[in-house]
Amino acid sequence: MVPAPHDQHGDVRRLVLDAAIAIIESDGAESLSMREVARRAGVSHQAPYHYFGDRSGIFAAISEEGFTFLARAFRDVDFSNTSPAKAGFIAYLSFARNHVGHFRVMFRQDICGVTDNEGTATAAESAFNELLQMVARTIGSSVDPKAAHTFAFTLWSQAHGLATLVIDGPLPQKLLPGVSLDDQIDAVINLCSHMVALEAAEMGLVPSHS
Amino acid sequence: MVPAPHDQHGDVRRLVLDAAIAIIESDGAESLSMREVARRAGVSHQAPYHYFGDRSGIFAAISEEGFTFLARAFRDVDFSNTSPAKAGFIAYLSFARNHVGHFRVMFRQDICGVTDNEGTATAAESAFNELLQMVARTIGSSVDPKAAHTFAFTLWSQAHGLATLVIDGPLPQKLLPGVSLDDQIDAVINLCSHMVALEAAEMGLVPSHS
DNA sequence: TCGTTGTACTTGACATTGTCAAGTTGTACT
DNA sequence: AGTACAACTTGACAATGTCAAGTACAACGA
Repeated sequence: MVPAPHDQHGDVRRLVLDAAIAIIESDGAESLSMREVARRAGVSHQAPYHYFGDRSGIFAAISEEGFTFLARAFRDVDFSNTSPAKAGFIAYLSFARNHVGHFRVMFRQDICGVTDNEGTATAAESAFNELLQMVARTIGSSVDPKAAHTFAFTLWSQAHGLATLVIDGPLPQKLLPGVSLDDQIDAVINLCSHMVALEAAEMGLVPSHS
Repeated sequence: MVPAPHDQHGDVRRLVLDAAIAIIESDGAESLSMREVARRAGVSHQAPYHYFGDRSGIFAAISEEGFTFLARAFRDVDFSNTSPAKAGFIAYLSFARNHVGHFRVMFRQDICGVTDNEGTATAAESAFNELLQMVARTIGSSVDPKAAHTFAFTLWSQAHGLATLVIDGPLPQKLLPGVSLDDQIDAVINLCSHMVALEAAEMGLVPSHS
């Protein structure tokens, strides 16, 4: 094949990345093959290597982008209408469901070590910091960092568990008849948020209640 | 190679399965290669195919075993010392951490459809039923099934999210200095259990409290 | 005892994969 | 004009998943 004249000013990197994300979204991360990515991006089988080094490099890049998106999603949450916790759950779930390709990769350090890639690490760091800020909104910023961390891990676990069970897990197949997936997700989020609110209230940290 | 006389009465299937689990445990599911499995089990590269059909067949078998173990772990929980919810969290986490190889596969229907394999489906079903029983212990069995289901999904999400973040996720790298992973897991479990207890109490379903 | 059938494997072959090595093309700067 | 470098390319190779076709042995009916 003749080396194609740069598709719109050489954003081959972007083409490759999008092809990879699309494959992961439809077939899962395991079935991502470098050659298929190249084929879909319309480049030679070695072009992806030029930009990403190897297979795990492409995962790291997707992961980095995912954490960047997630941090922004957290930052852009509108807290005016709901509790911070509920808003956070909704943001996490909609991020996961709208960026399945990214989500499937971000939390898998078996295939792309967060530690390996510097950019990925800092992106993950900033997403985690946004999470901590959200926690501060929920339980106040005066509690000691240990408790805040535990609270953050807990919220994260709740949201993350729900998201993974929905996306890759068997949850959609365990629905009661007559209950849609969206309804069920909403119900779980409401219950989680309510439990968090009860906890925060008991900690005496909710101004509108004491 | 001469066809070896049956290693102790031909449990080659077991050898293959254990080799596969060991590989998944140490290197993750993606890096499981049928030929490496065969090599470790000391059989030809086609023997695994005889028992499991193909790569996803081996994942399905591991998944089935995992759900069977999980159901048993739920069934064997000792509820005498702690709340049902906390006991359940502890059981789930210790199952996940003690059977990483199984856990990494069970909830990934992208690599082994729970629906594809009949045995896997029924094993998963029975584990889910045990979970529902645990829910009944927590919030009583008189609430309507819809609410019970939502409660089950919520507990499952909490436990599952924590487990995945611990095993494959970046949680262990986000620990505060001076806090061990085990301590942090305990703290999250305690917080979750407490929140669940508050919720149950508010629902007016805890006898020892009203 | 002989043939058949079935299971539990085996070796052989092939297309596809990840990745190394070595071009080739164009652009930028000296 | 010459040099350097980025952005690709084609070519090769070992390893992989899987199909196809054996081979050994045990069980069973004639």
